[in-house]
Amino acid sequence: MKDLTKRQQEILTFIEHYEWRNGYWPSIREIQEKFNFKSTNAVMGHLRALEKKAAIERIPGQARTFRIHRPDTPERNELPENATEVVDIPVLGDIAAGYPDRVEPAGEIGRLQVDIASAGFSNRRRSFALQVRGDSMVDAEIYEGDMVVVEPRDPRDGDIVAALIDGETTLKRYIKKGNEPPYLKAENKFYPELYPINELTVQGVAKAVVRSL
Amino acid sequence: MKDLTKRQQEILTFIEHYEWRNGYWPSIREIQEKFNFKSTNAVMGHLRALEKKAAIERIPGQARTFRIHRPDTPERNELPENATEVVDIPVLGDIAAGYPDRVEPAGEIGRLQVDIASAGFSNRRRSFALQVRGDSMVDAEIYEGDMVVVEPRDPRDGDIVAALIDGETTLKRYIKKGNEPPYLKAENKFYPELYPINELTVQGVAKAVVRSL
DNA sequence: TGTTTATGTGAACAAGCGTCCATTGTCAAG
DNA sequence: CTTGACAATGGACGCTTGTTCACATAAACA
Repeated sequence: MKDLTKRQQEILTFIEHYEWRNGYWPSIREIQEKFNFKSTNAVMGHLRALEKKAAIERIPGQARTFRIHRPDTPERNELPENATEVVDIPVLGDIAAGYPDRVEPAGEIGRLQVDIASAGFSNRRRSFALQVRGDSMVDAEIYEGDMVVVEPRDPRDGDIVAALIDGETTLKRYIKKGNEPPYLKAENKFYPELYPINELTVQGVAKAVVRSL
Repeated sequence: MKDLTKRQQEILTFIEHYEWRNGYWPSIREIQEKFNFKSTNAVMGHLRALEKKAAIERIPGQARTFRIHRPDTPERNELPENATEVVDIPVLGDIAAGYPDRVEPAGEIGRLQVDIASAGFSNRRRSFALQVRGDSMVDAEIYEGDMVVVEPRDPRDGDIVAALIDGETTLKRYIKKGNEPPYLKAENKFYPELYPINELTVQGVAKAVVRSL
């Protein structure tokens, strides 16, 4: 993430602070009021900048839908002075297809420690890890035996996702252009590129790869 | 909270689940789609019911602004089988007036264990406790020496709030009718009722009172 | 000196979205 | 049989909100 200007940092802090207090995100006009801008476009400019610098993410056209790209605001009360920047997450060898998109913790087969900074994922959400079987993603440099850290959330175009196909969870790239239906794509030139999807169940988005050497 | 019907529970679960995955709340039409309703009003009915049963709270007219009334969804991975329903919160004797609405953890003077169930507050937000000085709230049955559990969030009409007046944090009832400016009210008939507010700084909303016997 | 970057103003548009009214049907309680 | 809670359809209204175009200013830069 590039460095933010002072003003951009102020905006970002306000957005985080607002969510922390209210449980939902501010609207653009609420940000405008807070900073006494006379135009909403002042906010738009800063948001565009924050987005370009990968500090935030937004869903175009939808109200109050921010995502902050950064480990979550640390818990404000019990701040361990030198907190270990490591998250302990379960390794699920198998993902049941119960409630759509819901991961069943039953299948835990181990635990994995991941450095927060290296995997840019939000520690507030519940992440899990999957061990890669097969070679469908070798062109994305993900190999058999690697551990993929998956964060449950809706995918966006270009994300590598853990998805349920024929009762099995596989790793694929998620492609969605405009209003066309999404499809999945294996990153291996020897595999068919397109996986048309009747009913797509995405378990989550891959945020990091951990390879034991 | 009254019992929810099966359908209401489904809606509630979806809303929580959606927020958990996306970081923001669903719109009414997104809920509609999920359940294949042919009308948004089906959702409205359920939301009204959930609100009447105090399961959720909403800001009228504002998009994607839910609040779930219940201890947060338990962390899905490390679920202790018999988790203690107790939250450990700091006791702040003094609240500095640095960043507006931000509590400085520096002034911690102790810790307090509170039963989650008895205090209906969300454990995800950062709560703190204040020891009551003075008798301005005796008519609300809050007495000197009591511990008040405060949750940082924006107040609504009728809430008892910890507010900053003349550099001191006091406990008052927050009154806001329609578009009129808000004011604070002491719950002691020997005190002046109205506290007009030039610049109001509310530290948070009181969610529980703990009295050591 | 011209150009980019950061920061704003001002006004307007259109889609997203919450809300409301009128109606229908089911089912259990009184 | 009637009443009321529950569940849902269908259509419409209007505020909320994200977005965009045109334009202005100061600082940094080459």
